[in-house]
Amino acid sequence: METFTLNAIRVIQNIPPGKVMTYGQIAAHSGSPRGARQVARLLHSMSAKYGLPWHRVVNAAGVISIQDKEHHLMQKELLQSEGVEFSGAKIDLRRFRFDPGEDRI
DNA sequence: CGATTGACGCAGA
DNA sequence: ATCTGCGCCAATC
Repeated sequence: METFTLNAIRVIQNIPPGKVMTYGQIAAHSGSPRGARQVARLLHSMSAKYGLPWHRVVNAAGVISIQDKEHHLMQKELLQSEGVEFSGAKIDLRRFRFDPGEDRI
């Protein structure tokens, strides 16, 4: 069995530009439907190390969950540069959420 | 090996 | 619609 972390890393790397995934989605696709917090811990610990597109990960409300103001702003800028639109502080997940395999709906 | 961490999710008020 | 509190669970310390 591959670790949840490595699995989550793969899922995150599969998020295409201009789309976002929630922590819960990533956890579900990594084998732990309730493991959203593990995704959070993972990104907090090694987002930069693994070269992950960490900016494409937001919470279930479509809001950037980072507390660090600098990183929070950075994520918003990166997403906007990829074409993601913000409705105030929120992203319209109905339009920008990415679901592997659900793309033909 | 036990406790802590953690950028969450959701039900209830 | 907003706010509060509790539960989750693997990796790290």
